[in-house]
Amino acid sequence: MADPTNSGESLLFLTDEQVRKGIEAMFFAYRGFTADPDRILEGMDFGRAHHRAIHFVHRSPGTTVSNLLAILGVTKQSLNRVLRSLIEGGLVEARVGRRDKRERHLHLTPLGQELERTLSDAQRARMRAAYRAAGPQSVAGFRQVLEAMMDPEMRRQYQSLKEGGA
Amino acid sequence: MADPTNSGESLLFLTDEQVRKGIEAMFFAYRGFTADPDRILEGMDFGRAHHRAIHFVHRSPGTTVSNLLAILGVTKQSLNRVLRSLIEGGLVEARVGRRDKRERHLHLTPLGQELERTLSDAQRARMRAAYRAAGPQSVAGFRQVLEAMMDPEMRRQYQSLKEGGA
DNA sequence: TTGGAAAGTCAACAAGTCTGACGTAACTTC
DNA sequence: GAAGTTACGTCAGACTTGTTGACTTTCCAA
Repeated sequence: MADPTNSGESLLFLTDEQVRKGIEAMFFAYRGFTADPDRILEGMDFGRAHHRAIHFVHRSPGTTVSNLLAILGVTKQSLNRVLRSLIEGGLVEARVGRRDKRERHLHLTPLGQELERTLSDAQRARMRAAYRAAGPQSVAGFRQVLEAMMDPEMRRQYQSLKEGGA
Repeated sequence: MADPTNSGESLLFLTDEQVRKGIEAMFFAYRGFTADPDRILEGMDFGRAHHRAIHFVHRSPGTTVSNLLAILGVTKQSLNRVLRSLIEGGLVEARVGRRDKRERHLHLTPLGQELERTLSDAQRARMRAAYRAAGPQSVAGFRQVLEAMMDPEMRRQYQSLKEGGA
């Protein structure tokens, strides 16, 4: 049998146990991934759902509610509650569309931008530290595996954000 | 400015935007990661929490409730409800400890093993496909970044499982 | 032997998600 | 301009998962 710690050697020798370790790595890493923003948000009236909304509104200013719905993959009832509290809290502004008045275009207020900054600084710091610890070669592999793991529909969403942000 | 798509070149040139893409990759990939088991579980009386419990009981047969608690990072009351329904459903067996009668040692029943197999087959298939698509070099990088992203405590948990499973 | 700590259980509550149904305004098509 | 569709909001009810608080049983050590 191949050395299980040597998982990069050959795909033909990827045992179930090795794949399982990848699964567990995802589980534990995701906990770390969300830990810092969760800590920051707790105490405020907001949670992880609010963080996600803030993130993608920041990422795509002026995006509509439906578009956000597609990205986040939740129901509109669920998103609506989140959005409402963000608007009431003065973090997000919803502007009625000029071309299509049914649409609401979402923007972060200065206050919202400040919170976004705080949250993403924390999350980026961890991600950056992980990149640094793992080394430059690992970063590309990391992204490639994650991308291959997405559902096609999500990959589309991800990639369209990708280009927009560069 | 460096080419943003060339993220492996030098850590010094990792822009906030590039790190942000890594964050979004985690978000979308985790959705894919949990999609298959969620789909399988839906309709049964179980959810993602049950999947996690089943996974780690399979991984460490005979583990105690407290140990599972530490791995899953939830309160014992929360885990207890999950465990109770798994036991009532005949998927998990809790044996009173021989040395310490306060402890419950957890095992999967044949039925539990069957479900575990179904769930992890689906999840492994996706992970394996992602590995294959990304290539052997990527796999090592993937694992290294994830590992570096964990909280130290979780990394300990992860690593002790790692050795045990080899 | 007694008192504290640890392991686990029961009960009640909160957060976040979902489905389903309905309402309204605005756009589109005929 | 009437009819149908789209975008968004809201109410109601349920489920999953998480929480805190109070409790029992068991172990261990002073």
